[in-house]
Amino acid sequence: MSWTDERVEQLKAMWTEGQSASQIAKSLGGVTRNAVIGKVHRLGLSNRAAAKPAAPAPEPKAAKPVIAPEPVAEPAPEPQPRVEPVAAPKPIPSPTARREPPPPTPAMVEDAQRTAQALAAMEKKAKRLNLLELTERTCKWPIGDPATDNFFFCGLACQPGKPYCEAHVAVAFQPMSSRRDRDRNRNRSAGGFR
DNA sequence: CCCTGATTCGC
DNA sequence: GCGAATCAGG
Repeated sequence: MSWTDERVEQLKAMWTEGQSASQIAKSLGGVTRNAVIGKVHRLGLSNRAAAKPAAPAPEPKAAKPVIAPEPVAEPAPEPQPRVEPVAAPKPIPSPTARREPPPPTPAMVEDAQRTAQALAAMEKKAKRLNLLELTERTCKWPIGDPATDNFFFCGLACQPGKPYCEAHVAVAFQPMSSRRDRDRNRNRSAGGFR
């Protein structure tokens, strides 16, 4: 494979998007991550921050004996994306409805909201890998609608032995013990099978 | 061990 | 120009 205009174009796009060299290599196909990195350097876009025309201040090396405090720019607080507070249980008297579903306890609602928020926040950090880019150690948590072109997988580093990253493992493998209303089922004991 | 980018240097 | 090998680091 050679660096056709198209391939170079994709390389530039993905690199400026923040994709890793190995991811780009996989996506392009026929090249290794080394090849990608080499090309990146030859193209002179090794510094991803170069996306901004703003000169990074040439730093007048002439005379600067004093190390100024240099107030670093704050990343900004960024308020968490508030998830719509779940509305109160709708008492919709559906004609076909037979029995009222188990009323969610306030604790359950809060819990759901928390995980929902956490999940929403994570979708931003996701590496957005497609199916072919997944490996045995990339988080396979799906994000988006599979029927859409806007579908991808989390792709962050897997938790050892797990199919998901740490955060997604947390929501995927919630211990049964957290369900504190288990002793309620004591009633129909034995039952089992026959 | 998995991964990342950076650099070198023979081709 | 290219990229494998290597280096340095997380």
